[in-house]
Amino acid sequence: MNPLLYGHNPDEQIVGLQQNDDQTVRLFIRENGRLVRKDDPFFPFFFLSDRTLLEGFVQRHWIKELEGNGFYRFVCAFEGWPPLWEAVRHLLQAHNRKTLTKIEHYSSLESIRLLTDPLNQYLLQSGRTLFKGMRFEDLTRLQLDIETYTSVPNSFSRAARSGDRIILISLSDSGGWEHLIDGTELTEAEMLHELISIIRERDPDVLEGHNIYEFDLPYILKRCEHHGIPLTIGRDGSSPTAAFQRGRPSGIGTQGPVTEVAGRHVIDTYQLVRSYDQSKNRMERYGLKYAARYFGFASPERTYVRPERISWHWDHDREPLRLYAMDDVRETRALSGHLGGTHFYLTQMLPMTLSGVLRSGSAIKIENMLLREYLRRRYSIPRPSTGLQTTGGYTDIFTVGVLGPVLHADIESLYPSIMIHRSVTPAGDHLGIFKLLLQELTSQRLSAKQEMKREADPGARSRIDAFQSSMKILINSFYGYLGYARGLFNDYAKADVVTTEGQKLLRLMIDFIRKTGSIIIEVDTDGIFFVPPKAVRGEASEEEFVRTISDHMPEGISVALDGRYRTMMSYKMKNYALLDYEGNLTLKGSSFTSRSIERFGRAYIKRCVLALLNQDIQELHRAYMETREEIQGRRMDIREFTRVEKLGESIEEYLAAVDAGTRSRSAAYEVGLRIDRSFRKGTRIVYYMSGEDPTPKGFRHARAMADWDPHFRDENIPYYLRRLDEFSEKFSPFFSAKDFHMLFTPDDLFPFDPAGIRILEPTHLPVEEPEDTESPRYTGLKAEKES
DNA sequence: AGCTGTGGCAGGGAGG
DNA sequence: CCTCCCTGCCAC
Repeated sequence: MNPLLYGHNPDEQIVGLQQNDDQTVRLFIRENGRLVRKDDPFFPFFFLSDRTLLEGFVQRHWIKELEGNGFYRFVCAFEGWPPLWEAVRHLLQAHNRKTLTKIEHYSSLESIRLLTDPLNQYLLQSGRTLFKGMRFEDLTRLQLDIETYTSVPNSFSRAARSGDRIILISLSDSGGWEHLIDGTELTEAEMLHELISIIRERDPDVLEGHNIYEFDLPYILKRCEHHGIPLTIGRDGSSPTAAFQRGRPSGIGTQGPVTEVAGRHVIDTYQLVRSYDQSKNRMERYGLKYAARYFGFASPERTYVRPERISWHWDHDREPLRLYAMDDVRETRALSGHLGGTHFYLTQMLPMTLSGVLRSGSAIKIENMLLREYLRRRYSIPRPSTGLQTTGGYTDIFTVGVLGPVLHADIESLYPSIMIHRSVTPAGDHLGIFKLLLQELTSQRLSAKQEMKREADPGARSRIDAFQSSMKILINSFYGYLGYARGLFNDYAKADVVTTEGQKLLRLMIDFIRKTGSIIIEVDTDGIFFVPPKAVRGEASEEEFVRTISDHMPEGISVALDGRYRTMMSYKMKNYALLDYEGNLTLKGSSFTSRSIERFGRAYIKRCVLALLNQDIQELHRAYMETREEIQGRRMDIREFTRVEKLGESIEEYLAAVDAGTRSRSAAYEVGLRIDRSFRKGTRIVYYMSGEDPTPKGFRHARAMADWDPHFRDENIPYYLRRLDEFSEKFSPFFSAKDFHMLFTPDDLFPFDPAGIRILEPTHLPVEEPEDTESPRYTGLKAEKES
């Protein structure tokens, strides 16, 4: 094991951590199947740029001057958190700041680098990592789900409402054990006591549940409070505590407090699912039932009970409810088993807890690895630089139309390859850790992939796959870290070096492919879609052709065949459709797949694209006519019309921006204001357009889906017909004006006749000469990034 | 307070 | 009508 990744003490299998007090941390270590406890001294610390700032401050603390010439040249260690906060207050005065309202604000002082999460800080300084040498299966994971009863018909159950209570608690664990605590024979207080004793007895390392952060644990906590029962499920017998949720401000994370249980890890599979989908954006919802079906875990015999029917079932027919509750935990177990592996294996090498790994982004992970090594070598660290990144990937489109056969060739691991082969490393990284890490992770990933090829056992294969894909996530984030404004080791100039080198390589590849007589369709960052020359047909020949391309690339850069397609529809940059040889359709780009397109629009576009790729003219017109009639006849479900938008700003920010005139009113926020004036950042708003104006002012005519009344339908038919025409407009580049009009206009006296309607030949767009590369092109005013 | 990057398209509001 | 500006979402 490389200490750079795994820290010291190679044999230690730590499965849990708990902060005892301000000065010690307790470790839970697996030794020959037994759980051993060990207490370790703990010194809270921060980095400081100038030690004179602490002069005159009398408290027992250690200031160590670090080697090197970075900005944070001192590390100050304290006997506990109170003296650390004392020192922070002292520094605050040195900066002439008086307000002490929010301690976290202090981390923004430029002279001090503060890390506020105690357990992660402990891992950073100790060089320890969790779960070392373990397999994901070695953890004991306990799944938990509660069903609750509401005294108010057709409403959600609330823990605080009298009469509402827990009626079932279903439990399972990763070993296959299953159990139901049934409220039929037990009072709620007895149920809670049984839950506590079961958790203590089975002593799981991980507590799992779907939406457990937002619902199950808070609800259980509330009910425990009500009965005066301490929820002593921590490994030290303590109750859960609230920690702060880390997440992106744009709202992938909820902002509420997260529950932490001493010595264990609490994992919300809802978060697992959401973070899985974040890079893919394939899922419609993140609910348990949908996710289970999406991943293929839902058993065909699974019992479904609609949430609003739970209380009815409890009163009249309990057996389905019991089955339903057990199916819930089984699906939760399947989800976490499937998605938890990558995070588990990352935790083995990062100085972070499992929930820390889950909650943080990849830049933080890279920074923590760098920090740990700098701390271990007693070397000072730089401060984030301010500046401007000016370049990104090269994107261009050369051909619009329907054509094939099409190949997609891409440069493998473009940015990591450039960073390794051209030794692009941040200027502040005097010790060269960035490159060492990148190389180590890359070589571990490659050997894992080799091992996977040899492995026959499916269980072992998926384990290795989880391991190598967690490496991939980290490796691909190294480039992003260079341009990360808050990164201690960021370097905008080097980020530009990576992207401009990437652009050069892509142009080199374009030139070569063009010279072979191929038709280049579109390129994006590291890949090219093209029609190969006539002589290249069939998979073997295509593979060979791509090998030739790869051979013509510089040392260390290799090109692979990423996909082969029967037909491609090229529409705009980053917007295209592919039909493979099995008949599978892939739609890419915000013009076709965006969530901001109503569901009926997405279905319509998909149907039309498929018809176009299959050259089915009649079907194109049929799709138009049928959709049109369904809208006009008010036969569509309201969900076909709703738009879901995520609110990126809080209510205060939005209103302030509107007042200041820097942003205009928008439908989603106005609907949000109407239904709930206290919406949080990241809230999803579901709304539709009402009225009869084909061009309504969205912010005035938008209505929340919750206000929809199926008996008095008021969806704006002229507006949605206009939307239909806007979607149809996407197909205009592929037809003559006359043909297009015939296709996407309702039949008049004469029936529609597909004969004579032709898909246009592809259009080859003029190749733009590269502009003067000496002077970088600025596309407007771009603010300098500051930490 | 919490946060990987740039590039491109769509849609809506505001103002000409 | 158009253009400008913005936000949201998507590709990589």
